[in-house]
Amino acid sequence: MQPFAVSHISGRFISQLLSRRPGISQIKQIHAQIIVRSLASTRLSLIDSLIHCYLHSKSLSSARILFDNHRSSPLVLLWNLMMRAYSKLQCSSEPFSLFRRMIDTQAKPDEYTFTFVITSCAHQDTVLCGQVVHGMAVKNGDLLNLYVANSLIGMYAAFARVGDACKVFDEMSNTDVFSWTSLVSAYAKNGDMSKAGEVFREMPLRNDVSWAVMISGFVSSGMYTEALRYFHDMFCEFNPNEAVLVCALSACANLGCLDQGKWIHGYIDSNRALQSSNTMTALIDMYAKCGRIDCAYLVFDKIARRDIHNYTSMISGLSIHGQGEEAIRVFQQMLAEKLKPNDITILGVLNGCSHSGLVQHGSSIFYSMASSWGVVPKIEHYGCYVDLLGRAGYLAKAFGIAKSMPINPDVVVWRALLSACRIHSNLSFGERVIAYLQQLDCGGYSGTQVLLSNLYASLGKWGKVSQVRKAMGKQKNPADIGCSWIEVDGVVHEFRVSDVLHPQIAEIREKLGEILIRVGYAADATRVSFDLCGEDREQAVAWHSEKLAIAYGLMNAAAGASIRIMKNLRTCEDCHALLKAISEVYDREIVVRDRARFHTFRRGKCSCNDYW
DNA sequence: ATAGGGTTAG
Repeated sequence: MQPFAVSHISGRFISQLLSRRPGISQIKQIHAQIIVRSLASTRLSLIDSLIHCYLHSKSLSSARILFDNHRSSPLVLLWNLMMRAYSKLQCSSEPFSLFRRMIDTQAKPDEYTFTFVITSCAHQDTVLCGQVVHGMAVKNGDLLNLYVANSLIGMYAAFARVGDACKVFDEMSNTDVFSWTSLVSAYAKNGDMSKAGEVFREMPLRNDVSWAVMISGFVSSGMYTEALRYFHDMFCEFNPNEAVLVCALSACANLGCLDQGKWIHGYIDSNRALQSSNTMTALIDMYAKCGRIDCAYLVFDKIARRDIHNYTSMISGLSIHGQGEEAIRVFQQMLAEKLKPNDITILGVLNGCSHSGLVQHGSSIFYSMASSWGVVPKIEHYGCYVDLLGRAGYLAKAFGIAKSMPINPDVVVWRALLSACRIHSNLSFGERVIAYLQQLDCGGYSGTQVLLSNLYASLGKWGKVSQVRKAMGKQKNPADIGCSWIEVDGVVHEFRVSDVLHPQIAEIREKLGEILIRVGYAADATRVSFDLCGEDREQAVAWHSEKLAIAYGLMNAAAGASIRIMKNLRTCEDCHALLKAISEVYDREIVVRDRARFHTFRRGKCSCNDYW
């Protein structure tokens, strides 16, 4: 850094220096000179230039001080620059406050003002600010501006307000790829992927972001096979960018689609520009969830400078593989590198402790997380800790935490506790918990009933289950309808409940019948498939989709294909028993992935690296 | 100037 020759510094000279957008230390020197030589009073625009420079070098607070002490009312440009800087911070409400101040000082906002303030309204908690600004933009006639209208669609999309987004879109005289993409995003955020797809196909022009919106929409709606189909189709038009690859990897992780994931890994390896912290994090997660913690480690080890996300992904991966000690080791390595864990990192390591029975470690992390790393335990952490204590058999202690925690425990906490009762076959403790819940619940909250019914179901008390179910009455959530995935020679097949669409469905059903009989499951086959009605039937058919997948896999395995079964085994002791039996009768090793854990069935036994 | 991303107990 060169110090300036101090002898002949004029306002004009300084103005020229500032227009070159110098670095922060030079700005500070120039600022000092302006003060020392009282140049601000002679040339007011120097202060404007200074603010501009401070914002350019991301020194928001310095810019803000100058801005707030502005003697005359600032130019619209300056208001806009301040709002733009704050709107880049994502969750700041400053742009809206500035906007209000601007209106109060009689300054007239222009189309840039509206664009920035509307964009920042998209990150607020409610749509209210956005609606106010929308109204003012209408009054000012600024809606005719493409950028303003587009940012409005984006803002309504962020709140999943499809109707409002459409209304703005329909009233536009001309639209561009931003308007269309934001509209697609509104449908995607609203969970309506079929409408999103319709609009997507109607688009006169698409770009990589339009594809990204579709693919990420599918992923967040749990439609992973569709996400991968779009990912595949995208290659005809565009090369995938970082965001698309991260989404596709997430789809692979959720499907357990190892071969696709490996292919994407190869693609990333061949292109330096795609090798980022985000793609590495997604790769680690994909490999871990596809059962290849070894490959996850290889990716992790190759990263030159690991950040908190890389570590978090690795730690969570080790945890779902039941490697709690190793998760703690990596966690401590991370601390040694002076990286501060976030709430998800801690959740990952607590989960590792929970599934490896590391009660001491887990407790000390849980009790010191706030003081050591400033992460205040959220309900998720309490859920995890109750799970940890419960699995280790400390039912009373876990119950005590649930009763005394500062946040109202949610259904997850109670489920963890009741699941612990189930693991330790302690029905009476479970009923004590349920009694406590029923006494809390004056309004007839049916969540308790669901828990109770699940507890009975998991202990095989079917008579009690239907008793509780009848008392509950009708209620269903169509989003929860199960589907199962199985990978056969690298291709993932999806089975929905009571599937009739699969081209080989008759053959598959026949095979299923054969398996069920062969493993001595005939009685259950009737119960599951045909005899139930209402909710029981729903749950039963959901299991049935898994069984179809299992049957399909076995059909192909007989022909020499490699198979992997990926499905949630949560409440499905039924499937567990079936897989155990198959592994014994057919003498075959079967690997199954639960949402968060791997189970290997071999010779009639299940090992899931789990502690209980 | 405006649109897009992963890591979470059961």
